[in-house]
Amino acid sequence: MAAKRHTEQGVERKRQLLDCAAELFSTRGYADTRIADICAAAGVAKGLFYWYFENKEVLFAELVTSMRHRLRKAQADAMDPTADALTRLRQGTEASVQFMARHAGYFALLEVESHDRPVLVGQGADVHTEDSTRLVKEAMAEGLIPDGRDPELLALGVIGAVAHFGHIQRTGRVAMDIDDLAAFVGTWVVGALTGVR
Amino acid sequence: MAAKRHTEQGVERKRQLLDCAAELFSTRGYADTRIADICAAAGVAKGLFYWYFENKEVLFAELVTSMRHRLRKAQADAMDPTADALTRLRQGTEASVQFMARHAGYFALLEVESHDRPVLVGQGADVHTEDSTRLVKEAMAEGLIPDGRDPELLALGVIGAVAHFGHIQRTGRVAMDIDDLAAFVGTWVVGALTGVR
Amino acid sequence: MAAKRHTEQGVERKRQLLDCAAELFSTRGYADTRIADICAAAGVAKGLFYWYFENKEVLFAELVTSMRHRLRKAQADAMDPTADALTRLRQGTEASVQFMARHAGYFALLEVESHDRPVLVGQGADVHTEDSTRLVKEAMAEGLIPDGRDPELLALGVIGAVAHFGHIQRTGRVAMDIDDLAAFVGTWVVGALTGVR
Amino acid sequence: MAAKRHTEQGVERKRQLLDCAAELFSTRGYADTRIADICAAAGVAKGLFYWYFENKEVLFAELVTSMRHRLRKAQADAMDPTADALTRLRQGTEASVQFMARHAGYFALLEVESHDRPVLVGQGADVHTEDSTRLVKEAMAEGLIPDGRDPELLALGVIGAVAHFGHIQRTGRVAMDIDDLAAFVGTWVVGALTGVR
DNA sequence: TATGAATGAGTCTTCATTCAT
DNA sequence: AATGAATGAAGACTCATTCAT
Repeated sequence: MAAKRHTEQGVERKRQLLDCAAELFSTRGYADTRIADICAAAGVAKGLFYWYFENKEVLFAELVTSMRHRLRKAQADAMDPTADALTRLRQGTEASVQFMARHAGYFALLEVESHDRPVLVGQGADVHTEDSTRLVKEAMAEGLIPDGRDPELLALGVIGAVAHFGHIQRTGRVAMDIDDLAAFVGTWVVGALTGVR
Repeated sequence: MAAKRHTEQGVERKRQLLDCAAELFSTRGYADTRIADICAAAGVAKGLFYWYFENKEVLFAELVTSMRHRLRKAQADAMDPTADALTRLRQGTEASVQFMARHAGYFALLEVESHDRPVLVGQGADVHTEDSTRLVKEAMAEGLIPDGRDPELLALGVIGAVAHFGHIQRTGRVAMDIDDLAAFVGTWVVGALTGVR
Repeated sequence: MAAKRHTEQGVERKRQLLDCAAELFSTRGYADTRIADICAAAGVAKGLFYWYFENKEVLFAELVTSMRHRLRKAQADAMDPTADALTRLRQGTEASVQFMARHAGYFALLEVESHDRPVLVGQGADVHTEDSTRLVKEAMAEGLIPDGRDPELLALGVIGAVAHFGHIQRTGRVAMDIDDLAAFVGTWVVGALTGVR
Repeated sequence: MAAKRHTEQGVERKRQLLDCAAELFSTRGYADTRIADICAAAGVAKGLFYWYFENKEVLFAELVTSMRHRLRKAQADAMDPTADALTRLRQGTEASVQFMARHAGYFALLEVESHDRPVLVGQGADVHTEDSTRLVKEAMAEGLIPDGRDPELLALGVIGAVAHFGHIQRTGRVAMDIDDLAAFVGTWVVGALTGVR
């Protein structure tokens, strides 16, 4: 637990391992990525891995955590604090899609293994859900989203849509400019939130 | 390659292994399910597994395929052939959510492995995409969905939404009657498809 | 042990298994030939194997024995009883080479696994050695082969040469008419037996 | 592919495994030697085997190759460069018999597997054949071996004789001083090469 | 820090053999 | 006679993790 002190070079080496791991995890999945692979990719001996990480799981956790922080930051930065809630939802959504596209490797991670590691992956996700739920409620209060549906469920829908389209983009199943896709998803989400027939 | 000839008893035993595997896979994931576990669950010797399947992967493939067929059937059955395309999309969506709830185990499975085994899981998914894309196009032609967006991308969005809410339901993050959820998803999807602001 | 009574069809079936086994053994070796392979080649179910043979080893033994009998017969037939011993040695040698060429598959068997199954393979070989040793002694007595060398060792040399050239022929390392090869080996052996410098 | 870097200790350990394997292979045969046995004999854990070898087959190949080099060296050392070709053939033959006696274990090995793994065992053998063929041709040119027979076939005969008598010696079927046996084989081979009647 | 060596529990897979029908 | 099903002991191979240097 006690965060190790690393020299400058050590920090660099650790980052290197993290990056290689992210790349490999997102390419072949957690289970199919061996520690030996990670080390080989980083060009270091297998034993060194354990100098920087307690074990595989811990490395994975670090990866997930760091990515989540960055995503949240990206979302916050994209939202115009003076805009209405629905607009901010759309802005956050678009920012997320772009962020996911930009960090494709990192993001695949979230999808990967979310089943096997529910606590780890789930716990941070709650923060997201709360963020979004708050915005949905606000938008409802402002009358921008019709009442009657569960705000949390709607928020989950938003998050899911972002993740899904991010996945599609990542796996290359759609050849579309990233800005266009972001706009598309924004529209999709807003439509889903508002369009009750 | 040459499909083995199985007696009635053999077919039964195979089904049994398939079922046990599905149960275990969905409970603890593909990687954490040992062939020995599957056999133990079925109450047969380890070696017998290989009488019916080349290996774990092949068993998994059979599982995926069979499930896909059933889902498609459920969707088709739920659609009123005389209704308009958008309605049919909504019906198919609702039926899918319900089907997924009913076969939660099977679907958790798909989800878990969709990353590690993209080819396997993805290949048959195209059929679904095509089905939906066709309906979206029809609905566009009928003027029920505004023009201008890529029908296939919209179809992928529908499928994603179904999968995502199915996942939410499965993981118990929402305490809602399944019929209500299905209706919710139907509405969500229709909103997303039609509500362009 | 008690030889089973087989119907006419049964005898045929057994022969069939024997033949397939011989072919497979000589192609891929004893260890790499599975009972399942033999049955598949014969087009029967695996279980049937044990109706005809106690086990793999017994089948192998039957094969070896039958082949040895036939070889001995071929040698005897080739020898002119009125000829001198050296001539008969040459005749036997030539007949052996031809026999081995004709029954390539069977013969590979002898080489195969002679290490793992020394008793089985060795015991019959002694008969051969005795046959040949007798002839060598006779030839020595007749003054056709110089004295001074161990007759049994010479006999073993003859047998070895036959086996070796048979092997070469079988493995296709020499493109030569079989009669020519037989003559070559006959000459080779006679030279080795007589030519002391 | 990329040959692993080994420390001095590592090289030593590898050699140790190689030696243990050779011993076991020649005692009980390739198929009946388990990797676990090899490791047990070397007093190391099972897993370590795979640090040094990809698998059993590769270890075997290394064994074969190294042995072949040594044999060739022994032959070359035994030949008097000023002697005529036939003499050199005889010298090489005698050296081979002695070498094989000295490394009986290694050679039993070769023999056992020459059938199951013809490619592996056979491929390097060509070098030997070429060596001998060259000498035979030379001897023919010098008029020491009568013309008319295929030099390569004769060379193969020489090699076969050496192998065969080596085998006999190894299996203890002849109680003879090794020097005497070597001389015997030398004579046998020279007789076979020269004595055309 | 860094390396290469070493461990060993865990899994898959094979296959001769037996069984029920 | 014949089949397909079933068994289970082996054995190969993997890989996270630890160790000595």
